[in-house]
Amino acid sequence: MATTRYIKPTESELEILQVLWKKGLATVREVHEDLAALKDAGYTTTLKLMQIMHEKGLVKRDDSMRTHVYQAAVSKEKTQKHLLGKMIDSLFGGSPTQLVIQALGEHKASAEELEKIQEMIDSLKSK
Amino acid sequence: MATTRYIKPTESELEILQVLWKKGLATVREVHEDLAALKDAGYTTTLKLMQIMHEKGLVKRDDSMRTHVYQAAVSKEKTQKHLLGKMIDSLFGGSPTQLVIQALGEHKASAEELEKIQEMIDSLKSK
DNA sequence: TAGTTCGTACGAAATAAGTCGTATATTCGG
DNA sequence: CCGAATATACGACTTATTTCGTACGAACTA
Repeated sequence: MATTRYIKPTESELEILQVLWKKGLATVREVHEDLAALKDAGYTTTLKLMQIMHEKGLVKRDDSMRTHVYQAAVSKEKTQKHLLGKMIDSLFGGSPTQLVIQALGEHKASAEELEKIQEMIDSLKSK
Repeated sequence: MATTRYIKPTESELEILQVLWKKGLATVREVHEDLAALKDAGYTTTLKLMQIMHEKGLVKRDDSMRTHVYQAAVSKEKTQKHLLGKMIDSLFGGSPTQLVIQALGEHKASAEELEKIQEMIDSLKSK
């Protein structure tokens, strides 16, 4: 079985993945327009990045039309899991709890959100 | 008041900061030995990195002796906060809650740790 | 004191990431 | 059909990061 090793997306690639995760399917133009809200890079820059992502296997594309249609080839959850794990190791001494506490302390969550987390904890405790 | 803008440490710089946060004070040699457990780079590589970090203001050093003594110039907490914020934005659509839920789901925490988080939530709720 | 070891400084090569110009092909509007 | 708009491909340039060789002085040792 071929072992597909994890490819860490770069900063810019992550921005593009965000858009693709949101849209599902998208053309370069669509991704680019979306990105324009954040940063201002030329169209061909976005195009190039997406081509490279394709080579790396980060995105899939349908190039049967003149205008290619892209979609993410890596799942949001897997990617979050990987990068989170990396951060926990490299910055929180391997303790997810420390990270959670920092996150809750520094970035305020709404009452409903706290409720969700509460439920999560309750369910973990009961195990 | 001089506004010192945040300097994002690179991957390698983070490894060095880890060591400095742990040791408090350390020479290049000491940092290098510690790092050797993780990766194998030459001594001068570590030296160079630490010199660059000094220029950037990421570390302070006492160079009154022949062998310079370094220490971190940025706090672990501030650094965690910044990088966490960045990750929340770039990977969790700006929702710290999503990050917390992922973190709790994927990386198991002990009962005591859950308790700590519980307290954190209670205190946030009461506000 | 001569040679080896250990320290900093620093230039420069090797990679990686991001940016964009330009070539060229396809499609669309009139 | 013709020109404008829109698409991909791709090479080249820039900047950031990492790596290391080499120079050279200080300190230690036989």
